[in-house]
Amino acid sequence: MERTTRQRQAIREALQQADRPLLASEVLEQAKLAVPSLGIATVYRTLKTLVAEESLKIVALPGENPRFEFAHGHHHHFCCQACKRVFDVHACPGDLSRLVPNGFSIADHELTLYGKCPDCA
Amino acid sequence: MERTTRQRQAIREALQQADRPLLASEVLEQAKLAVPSLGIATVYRTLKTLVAEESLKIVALPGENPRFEFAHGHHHHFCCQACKRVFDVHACPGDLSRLVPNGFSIADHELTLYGKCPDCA
DNA sequence: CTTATAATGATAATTCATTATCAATAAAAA
DNA sequence: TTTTTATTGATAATGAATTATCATTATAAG
Repeated sequence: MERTTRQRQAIREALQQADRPLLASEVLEQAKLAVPSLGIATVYRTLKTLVAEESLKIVALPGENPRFEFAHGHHHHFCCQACKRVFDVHACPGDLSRLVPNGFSIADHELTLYGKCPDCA
Repeated sequence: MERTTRQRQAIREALQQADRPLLASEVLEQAKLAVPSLGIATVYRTLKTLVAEESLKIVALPGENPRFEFAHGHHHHFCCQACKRVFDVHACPGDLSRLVPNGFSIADHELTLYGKCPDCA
């Protein structure tokens, strides 16, 4: 009912070694380095399973396809406007309740920073 | 080459009176109150024109269809987890350069707050 | 090793928002 | 009012990501 395959290992490792959220296409590209025959269907199947078991989180940036990363603590994202890669940002602006009018209660927030990454600066 | 129609007026007014970003479907729904025969094709056509002339801005929240609002100054958004409506937040956390490692430069940011709006609290 | 069957991969099918089509309608110039 | 043609609306078509299909392959139990 659940077998360990080279494909699944390659997909897991692609995500773990990236340490940034990856598009399905990026996962395919990376994992293909280990298993060249890998197909996109298997990538989607595996991502779906990992999301269902809550091992992966979906990072959905405005206007872009979903990215995937292994779940870890609260953090934000930096999107490089040049290379379009998305990096994790482990700092957080903290309490933002001061920003909203009375009557609104804040349960969570998402922050996306845009600019140039070190490689593209 | 450019005619004033009841449909376009209704679409503009729906967006102006909402004072929050609306989905294409919400624009249709609202504008239909003024012009019941209004079709979705006209909504998309008009939105496209208004975006092209930079009267409207697209608000793209993670994992959701684009919303539209008349362009105005830098601001953020609050998404009610209950009613799913999106509200404008006119305050801003300000400089966030302290959040990123050296080498990253921030040009812009987007912040989305999640919680309950006054109607749903 | 053999067997049962879960998993794979090529690709067809699906989904769904958005766009194109085109006959009918209506704005605004004459 | 009449005429010209931009606009509309019903709906067919499109596009792109994701999912289903199914014959083939390969894991791992026996």
